[in-house]
Amino acid sequence: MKYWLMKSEPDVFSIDDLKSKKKTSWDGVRNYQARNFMRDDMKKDHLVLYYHSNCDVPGVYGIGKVIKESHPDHTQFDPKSDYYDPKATKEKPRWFMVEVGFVEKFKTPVSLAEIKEVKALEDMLILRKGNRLSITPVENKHFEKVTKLGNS
DNA sequence: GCCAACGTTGGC
DNA sequence: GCCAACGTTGGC
Repeated sequence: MKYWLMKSEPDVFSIDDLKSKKKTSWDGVRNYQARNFMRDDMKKDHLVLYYHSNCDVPGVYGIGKVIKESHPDHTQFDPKSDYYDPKATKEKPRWFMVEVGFVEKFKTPVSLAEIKEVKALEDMLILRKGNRLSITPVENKHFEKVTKLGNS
């Protein structure tokens, strides 16, 4: 079992959106490192810390799960999409996505400020200086700690 | 292959 | 709105 952290802006797609729609295609990722994680490493049933960025209280708001593994991101072929990539072809797609399902919303969100205070979480990748990656792997112990905090 | 210019992310 | 820290682009 592997664990991940995925960022989303609540204005765009929040944990409540995920809860009501049950699942979502993680399209629009246009960063090669994040793409590689989705394309190569994220497998069915891997659990995901659902992180909200660019908002009043950034932090982990719940848990998701990979329900469909890597497949081409359709928005790259759509000239009307913000994520259109003229260099991508159906034969040679450049961007991939996974599908993420809803698992739970935390009773108490685990804010970034709190993550910074908790000793056991001090080496989470999210805390690395200048980390802007929208998808990062999460260690087992970190996942457990965050979910414990979120449900307490 | 280098690197300056530019665009984006995301916390504050 | 500011700005640090990236990643990408494109001329050379």
